[in-house]
Amino acid sequence: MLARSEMASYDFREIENRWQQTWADQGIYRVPNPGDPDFDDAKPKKYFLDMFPYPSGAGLHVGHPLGYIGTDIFSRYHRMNGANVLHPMGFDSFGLPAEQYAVETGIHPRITTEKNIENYTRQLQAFGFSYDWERSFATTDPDYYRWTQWIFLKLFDSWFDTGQQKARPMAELVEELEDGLRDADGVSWRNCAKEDRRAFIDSQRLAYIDEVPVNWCPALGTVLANEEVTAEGRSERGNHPVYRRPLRQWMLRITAYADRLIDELDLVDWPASVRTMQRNWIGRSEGANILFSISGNLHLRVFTTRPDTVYGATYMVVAPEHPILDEIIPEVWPDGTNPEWTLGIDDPRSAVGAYRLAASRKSELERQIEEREKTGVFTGAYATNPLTGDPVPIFVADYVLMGYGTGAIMAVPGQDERDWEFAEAFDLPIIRTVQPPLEFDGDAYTGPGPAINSGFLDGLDVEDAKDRIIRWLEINGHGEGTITYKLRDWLFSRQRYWGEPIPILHGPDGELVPVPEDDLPLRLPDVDDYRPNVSDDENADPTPTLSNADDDWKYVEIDGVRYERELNTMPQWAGSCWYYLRFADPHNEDELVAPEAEEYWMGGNGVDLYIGGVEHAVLHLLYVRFWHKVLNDLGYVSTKEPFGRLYNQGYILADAFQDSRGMYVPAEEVTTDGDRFLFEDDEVTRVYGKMGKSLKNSVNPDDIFEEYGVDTLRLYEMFMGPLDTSRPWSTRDIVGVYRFLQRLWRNFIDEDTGEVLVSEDPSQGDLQVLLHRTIEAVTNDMENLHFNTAVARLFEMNNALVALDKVPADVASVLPRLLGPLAPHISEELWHRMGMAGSVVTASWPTYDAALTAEDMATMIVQVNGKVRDRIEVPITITEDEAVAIALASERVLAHTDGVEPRKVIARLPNVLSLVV
RNA sequence: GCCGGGAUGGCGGAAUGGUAGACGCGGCGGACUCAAAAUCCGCUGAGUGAAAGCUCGUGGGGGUUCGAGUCCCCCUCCCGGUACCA
Repeated sequence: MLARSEMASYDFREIENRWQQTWADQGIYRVPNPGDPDFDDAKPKKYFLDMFPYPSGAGLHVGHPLGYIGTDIFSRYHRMNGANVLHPMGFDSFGLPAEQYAVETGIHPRITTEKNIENYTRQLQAFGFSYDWERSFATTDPDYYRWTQWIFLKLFDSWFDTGQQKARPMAELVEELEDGLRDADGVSWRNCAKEDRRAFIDSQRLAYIDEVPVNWCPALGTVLANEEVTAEGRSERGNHPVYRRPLRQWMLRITAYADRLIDELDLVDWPASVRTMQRNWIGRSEGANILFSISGNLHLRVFTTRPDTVYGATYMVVAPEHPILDEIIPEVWPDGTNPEWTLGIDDPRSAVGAYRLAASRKSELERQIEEREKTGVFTGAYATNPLTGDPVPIFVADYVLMGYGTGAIMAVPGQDERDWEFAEAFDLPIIRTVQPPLEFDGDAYTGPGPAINSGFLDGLDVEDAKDRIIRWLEINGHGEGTITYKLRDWLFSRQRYWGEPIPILHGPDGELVPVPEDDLPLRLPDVDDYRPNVSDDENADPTPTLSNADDDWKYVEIDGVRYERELNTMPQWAGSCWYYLRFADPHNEDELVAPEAEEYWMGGNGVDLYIGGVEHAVLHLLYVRFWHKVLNDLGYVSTKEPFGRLYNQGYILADAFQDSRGMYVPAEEVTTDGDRFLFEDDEVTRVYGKMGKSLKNSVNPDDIFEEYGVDTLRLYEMFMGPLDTSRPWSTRDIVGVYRFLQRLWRNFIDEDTGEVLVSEDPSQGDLQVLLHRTIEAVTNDMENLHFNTAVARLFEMNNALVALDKVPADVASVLPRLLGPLAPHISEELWHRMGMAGSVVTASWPTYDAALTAEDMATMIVQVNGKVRDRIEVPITITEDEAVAIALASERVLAHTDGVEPRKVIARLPNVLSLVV
């Protein structure tokens, strides 16, 4: 019996540990930058990036690295094909969990974060990923967030030139104002007072302060971006109630880029679903603003996508929050007011007041539950339809939202279902202005058709009518064509601790002064208390955690003037908005990225492949694109889009179990007893979902490494199915790939003696053909990220070796290289045991001989009347006449043709011969 | 409701309009073994038949085609996104 160390069986643990150590010692994954001594600019560049993780305390489970394994394989494949591959990893480490932990324990988030990063790094390194760890960083590193703050200052110091559709430095705007090329909202610069000039400039910045209705979450003690609030009106993180209220906050002018964010999606190779989601989120609609006059000099401005239907506007609706309400409500109900319009209240002011109060109390959730039954109240005021001259009553109703368009609509029940419902409920007139088809029997008609009841528009189809009416509105001063967006500006300040401090000083007169670039990074101050000012009271004022900092930090004196620091921090999205740029030049102390490094690594299409979860389809990817475009406009990056190709990996799903109260129980402690599942002797029900902490169904990769090894886990996760689909985890199935690696090992190594079983002779015949076909197939699969089928091909190749005494020389040289990207450790070990030069990591990717992949014989299927009746081996050069002769001689074919001459012959030789009789 | 994406053996999945079910798991049978594990070999969509074979079969219904999992139309269900966006 041999001692363990001398045994020649597949000792994955020893092999994997040894090679990981060796690769690290050699720095084999280090990639030089342009200008470095060992940089080779003859090689093509590739930049493959994973969405970097938030390092949570729970560590990785086997679902997290699915995409990471994919990019690692792709990176290794391209490296073997001679590319300079930038393949980095870092950590998105600002965020709430570390801060909440600090609130509970008093431990500084930095300490928690560092510990978690250490654990994540250990786990990621255990996967054998080929990251260049020298480029790694965390968004919480002051050397990194220094540049996050720097970008913020650029946003602060820029404005959007709508003519040129790009951001420009503020100095250029001031220059144009001074030269009289522009004016400030209609006032010439020379005539502006100092304060007005400052206010104007501040109003033009891409980063600006505004009092806006925000999503205020008292339970988190902070405001949230629209994107962070769920459809149910709760916080995406923690599921707490969120309230709308006006607050002064930092905003980023992402709406200026709305059109470019839509149009430039054409430049990228992204999944159609993600591009659609972004377009929908931006929500561009073309239409018109129309002015309806109200008695006095008042006007009500509405936005509509259907200006062609204005003749059918029989009433109007404003949102409950609409400011015009205070000006238009009369003292008493007009004569003849329909009693159903008044809520039974004696005067309009009280009625509207009551409705507004009720609407403001209604949570988003309640609005959902009420199934959109139309409610509202008459304001007592009338406007005049500019086309018909008819008076139209103005209502308040919560089906019109203040946050979209102008917060007011002209209601055209004939062509709008919501308006139809409201009109029916309030007994309002309905006029069709588009002729529905004869067979139409619905209510509101929204389809195409000729205009009717519409004066000079009659007979025109919808598009022509829109054009005509917009022209009329513009000529007569009743409105204009316009475009609105669902996208709002990005609410950028948070009242939390664990984020980048916003580097702005507030002067005594409200002036905003940027912290000088040389003073960056503006470090987070220490505080005694990390608790946000959390409250159940939705009206409580937000108190930034940084207000707990010492006065030394909070106040700055410059030239005898006392400034107060901005106490808000940036949202977690900030750090991930530009990290891909920093990886190109992570240690640069003078610039966020050197132009040579940026142009080389981001050249062409930016990041060549960006893999991550589809949950970032809107939030992260929209914000990144916005920042990137600003940096591009200002000349700091060379491409319009950051990510040329995006790919969404699927998720790993797993069984989860709920007890009788619906609580999840740890899946790994659930036992089965025939048909039932038991947890601590109680029956639990099986459900199914995304692997993770919330379902308590995580599988720890450390456990899999222990039992089967890294290569097995990597291979298994790829073999389960296509990278972009979700798949159920099945620990039982892992053994299949494990057996493959064992079999591979035994094909190459004699388990008793350790002898390398490789022949000096190359393969011949069928085996040689198989080898070259395998190279061809695996190469294609690698290019297309079809790693599941690549693994299957390697299984087949390996199975063909089992019966041989020795592996033919050419197969032995090729197989570890084909497997190398997928299972690098065993491949490297076999490579070295065979005495091959260098490392399989840097070996060249094998090529195939096309002459060998094409066979000289083929299996021809013979169909009679569309059904396969025989399969005949034929030379690939067979002619149609020969094929028909051979087919008609076949007994199996004869049995179905009854000897009749075929009426028709379709030949796709040498594979198909289809006979019709 | 609207917009995406799906549905293939017991399970995960594979199939440029051309042999449906590659590869793996599981299952069944065999070899080896005192035995077990491991390993190796064979079988494994359903029905029918002694067999050759025949029939059916890719969610359901129709269509195009010599030929459809694949293309077209309608429907069902599942997953994701979104939702009074004027």
